[in-house]
Amino acid sequence: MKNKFQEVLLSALSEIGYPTEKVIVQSPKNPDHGDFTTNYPMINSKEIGKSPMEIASIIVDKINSSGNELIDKIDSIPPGFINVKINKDMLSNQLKQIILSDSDYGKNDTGKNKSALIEFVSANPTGPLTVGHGRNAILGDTVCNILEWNGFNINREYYFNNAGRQMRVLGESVYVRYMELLGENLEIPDGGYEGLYIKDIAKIIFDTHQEKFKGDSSNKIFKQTAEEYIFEDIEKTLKKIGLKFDSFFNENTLYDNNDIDRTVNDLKAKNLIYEKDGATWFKATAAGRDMDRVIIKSTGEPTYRLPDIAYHRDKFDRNFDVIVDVFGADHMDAYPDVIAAIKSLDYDSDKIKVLIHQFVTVLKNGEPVKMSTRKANFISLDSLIDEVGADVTRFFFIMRSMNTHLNFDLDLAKEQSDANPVFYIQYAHARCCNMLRRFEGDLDSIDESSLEHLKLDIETQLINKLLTFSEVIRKSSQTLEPQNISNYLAELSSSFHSYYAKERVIDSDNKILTEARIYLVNATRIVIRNGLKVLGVSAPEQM
RNA sequence: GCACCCGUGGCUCAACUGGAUAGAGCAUCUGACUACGGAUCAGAAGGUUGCAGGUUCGAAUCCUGCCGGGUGUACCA
Repeated sequence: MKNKFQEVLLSALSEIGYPTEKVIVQSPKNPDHGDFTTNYPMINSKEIGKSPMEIASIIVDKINSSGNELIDKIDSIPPGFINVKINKDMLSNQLKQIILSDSDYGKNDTGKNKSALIEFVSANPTGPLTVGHGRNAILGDTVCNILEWNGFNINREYYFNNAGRQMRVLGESVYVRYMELLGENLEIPDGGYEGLYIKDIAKIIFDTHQEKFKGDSSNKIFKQTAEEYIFEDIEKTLKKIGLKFDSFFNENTLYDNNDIDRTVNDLKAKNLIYEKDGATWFKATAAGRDMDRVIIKSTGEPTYRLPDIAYHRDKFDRNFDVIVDVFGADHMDAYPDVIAAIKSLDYDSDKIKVLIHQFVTVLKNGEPVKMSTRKANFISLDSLIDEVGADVTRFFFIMRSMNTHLNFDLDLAKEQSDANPVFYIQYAHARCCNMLRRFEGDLDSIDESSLEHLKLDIETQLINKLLTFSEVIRKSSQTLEPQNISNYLAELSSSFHSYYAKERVIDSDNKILTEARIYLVNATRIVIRNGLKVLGVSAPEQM
């Protein structure tokens, strides 16, 4: 609908001879300002060389004189807005699109034949996922859903490293617990892992092998068993929130297929590598960064930046059109170096979108809990899901902008769950379903001409809201900010609840009005359900 | 010190990416079901958007400088 008005506006502009580059049409938050509004006169005033109000009235006159059936009323308002009311019949007619498209309503094909790789979670298998990982996981997954609704082919990828120092320490920690089971008390190594799950892993090894590995602290069985056990645990948790990865990328493969060496050589060929103090440096300053970085230590071991560069290169070589990285704020400093390197290697770094989310501060008894996987004082994502449920968990993490430092009060989480907006939205959906159940006619045979009875302001506002859904989806594919969708759904639900309380829908004395309104309710149901689907939240028919 | 993020009613957060009277939810107060589910609705109260300048028709949003909080700033990942 907005597009249609935009077309009318554009053709009017070109007839007058005004520039058509800067045209913004918005849905005003204040319904008194009409169905759509544009600030065109103000932002183009300088270029045209006339006052905004002058421009506005010229445009309004032009559109009025062309007598378009789409427009009911168009006005110029100081300091230079143009407000439009759409013909109500045209508006209510659009509901048909929603009903017809049904579960596809809101989808578009801007990403058709394009593929996107989204890397997220990427936690190394050193322990269960924390609440912090949860934010990353749900943000990433929702971004995937959004892109899918915009027609992209999505690959969800989990990158991990099972070779580093952390993993070695993990294995050693398991060994200590294993020895404990054999009656020997050893010290947990410096920086070792203290979580209870380490004991579980040790128990598994003990149960199957008894004392076979006594004294054999470096045996790879400790690390390997731990990795398998932890990954199983992680996948179980991810499954609980409905998340499934398409691929797991092991950092090791970059070494096995020589991508690491190849990357160093190619950077060298670009004259971006030099040796200093026995280490190998990447000349990041040449790419606009403020300092050079070591990529191979004097010990011969690469720093994490090198495999990261090689990994991103691999992503490009797999020919994705869009590459999204979802990182916590701790990667703030690292990724620009990676992008600088990628750019230097002649890849189109604009394809990469990096989403940085701030950390989650967990409050327990009003005190922040300092989370550390090693120290095992983290709050696991798994226990959070068990406590508040998958829907609330998902919704909670995307309803806020990723830029906020999220405070998660554990004690409040449970209490608040009754007042959580997710229930508000789900209830609106359940309400729609309930009304459709109560409706005694046949949904499919509603005469669409009855829609012209939807004349109340509150109805056109609801219809307008429903029709902006596809636009919300489209826009979120650009911003990659899922909270736009949850905000939208909360607003839509509010409009609906309000309508419900004010107007009787099912009225046996007025069959035709009932049909029109039930049609509207059905459309509302579809939009809410689709919106929740994008967020990965269930849309119950009863609660 | 430097880089990035944040600062919005008592609390947790929005604000269509520069638009019109800064909006919700919790908490507080007042109302609303013998008709579609009260997990709801209608209303009240609560604000100098951290502070000070600047940019322009217009700023919570952009720029500069302070103040306060977070994260990072390794030949750790």
